[in-house]
Amino acid sequence: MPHGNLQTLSAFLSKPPKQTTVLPVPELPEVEVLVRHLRPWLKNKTIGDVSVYRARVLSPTTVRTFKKKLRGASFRGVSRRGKYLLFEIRCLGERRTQVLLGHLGMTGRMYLLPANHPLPKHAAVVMNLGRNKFVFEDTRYFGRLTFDLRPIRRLGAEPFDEEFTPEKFLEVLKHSRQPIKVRLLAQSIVAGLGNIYASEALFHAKLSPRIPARRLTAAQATGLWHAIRQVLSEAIQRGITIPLDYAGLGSKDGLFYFGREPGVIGSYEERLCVYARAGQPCVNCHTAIKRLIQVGRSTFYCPSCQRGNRGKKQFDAV
DNA sequence: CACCATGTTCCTTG
DNA sequence: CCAAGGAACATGGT
Repeated sequence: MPHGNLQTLSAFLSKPPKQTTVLPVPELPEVEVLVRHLRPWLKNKTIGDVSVYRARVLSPTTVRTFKKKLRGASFRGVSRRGKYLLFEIRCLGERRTQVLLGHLGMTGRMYLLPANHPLPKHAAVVMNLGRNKFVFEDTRYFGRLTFDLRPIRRLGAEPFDEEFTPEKFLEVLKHSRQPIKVRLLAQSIVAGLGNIYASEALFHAKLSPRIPARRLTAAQATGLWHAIRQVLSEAIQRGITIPLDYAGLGSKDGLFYFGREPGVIGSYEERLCVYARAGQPCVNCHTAIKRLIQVGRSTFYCPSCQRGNRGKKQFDAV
């Protein structure tokens, strides 16, 4: 494909791509893997003292209510909805369980530490579980740990839900003229895609991120539906094969930290086809990957592989 | 020092 | 009323 190579070459000559490090911002797969790790560790554990270092992450729940509900409570289960973690809690002296909602924001981490281990700089909430403590750390404090469940009511379909069919997907896409990438990020059609997997899914579906959602054909919607599930399930599959590791200790003594991979296997960046690859050759056609800004967010795509509707307007004329 | 990145909510504008 | 766009949030990296 000489045409593609020429483009790649000129792209490199005009502006060498600056390599941005991909931060492990948690999206659905990362949350899913975290939930699977946490579940056995938290199950049936009883909470002792609770420390809140950053009240903002509980909002609108107050520190007072938060502590009152959690002290003496026990974990019954952990699950996920979109990028949210759902901790099923049984409060002291109560028969019914309650849901504590967690969200990692962009920099949130949840893990266990030995009771006497020093806390990280940005520990937001810590629950004492006896010999261990459950830590919610969040550098930017955009995350949440709250009893306010309203956010999950606004979420769109769960990508692996049986109810989420290509037909349903097409139907909801019809309601918007916003670019498809923007709709995927909004969580209201499909829950769990973030900036990375939204770009990746569109690449695998060979769709321009700029196509208005309602202009996707049934075939295109079905292709995207498959791509979304494929991209997410591959990431989950990969995540669960990574051994637990606590950053800084590198041991597997029951502590863990998710988001960092041991160097042995291909890195986080290496498995992504377009995300943060502006200027690099497309894995299919070797055309330089482009970056565009949509609603203030970066979108990465191959201008050659990812086009608009055939016979209609080209959204990415080369 | 100024600016960028990120996910979500809130506010404004059309 | 809704759709769409932009600011705000907090911090660290360039």
